[in-house]
Amino acid sequence: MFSDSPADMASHEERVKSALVSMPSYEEISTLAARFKAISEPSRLKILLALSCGELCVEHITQAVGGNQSAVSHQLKTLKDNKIVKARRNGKQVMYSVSDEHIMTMISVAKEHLNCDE
Amino acid sequence: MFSDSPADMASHEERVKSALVSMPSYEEISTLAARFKAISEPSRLKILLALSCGELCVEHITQAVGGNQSAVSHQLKTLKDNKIVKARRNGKQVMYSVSDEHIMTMISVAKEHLNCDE
DNA sequence: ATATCTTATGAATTGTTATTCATATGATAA
DNA sequence: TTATCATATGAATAACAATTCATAAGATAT
Repeated sequence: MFSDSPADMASHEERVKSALVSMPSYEEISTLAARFKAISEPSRLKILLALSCGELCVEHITQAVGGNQSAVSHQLKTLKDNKIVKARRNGKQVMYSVSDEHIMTMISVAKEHLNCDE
Repeated sequence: MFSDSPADMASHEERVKSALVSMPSYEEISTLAARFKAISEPSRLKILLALSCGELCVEHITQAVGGNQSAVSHQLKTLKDNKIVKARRNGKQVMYSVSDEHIMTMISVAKEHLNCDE
């Protein structure tokens, strides 16, 4: 007999209940997931990493990540729609930057997590 | 004339350079992206949110997120392969839990980011 | 050993998403 | 206005990933 005692099983049920009551709404989960998805493609993550060094225009982002203008523009749109980056126009150019400190924190925490293993 | 001065353009070039030199390797970017991808599907994110309340066995996870056992098992594999969750066997059951504090931090920062807008 | 409970996996189908190409839009300068 | 530079977008194809179903494997009890 190696499994949990009846008392432990009861606490498991409690945890199922607390997981159920504290579960965010369908909408919140969808939005969160979409935002993680936005930074889950290497091409877009690379853009985000480039922008974590400072504001850049589309052409410079394209240089920094390597690729073509159209692809980068599509990728930036995804990042912007998901509030990962923000944009401001400056003459003919559009300058992109990381949306806020939360995103910066996520990047650095993710990098730390990377160092923990391997 | 509304665009940046020549001096500003020079600093832009500097930022391209610093983005290029500080850019993580292809492998690091791939790993990071894969980890974000693991938590970027609503079904898997939901599992992670459930586990953020405490360790659960597969059956209870299945109850907490709604779905079928096979799907949940596949989803758990993806999460585990990407070090988002960890597993330990307890008799017939396998108990899953959030891999470490980095992941917990990421979840809470992402939730905060959600509160900032909308 | 056999039965039962719990979890994991392979293969196929279905559904999604990324990238490309061509072109459109926005901004400035001449 | 027209030309040019910078960025964005629509549509299509091509690459990828999620879910399902059937079944296998691991663990314990009888």
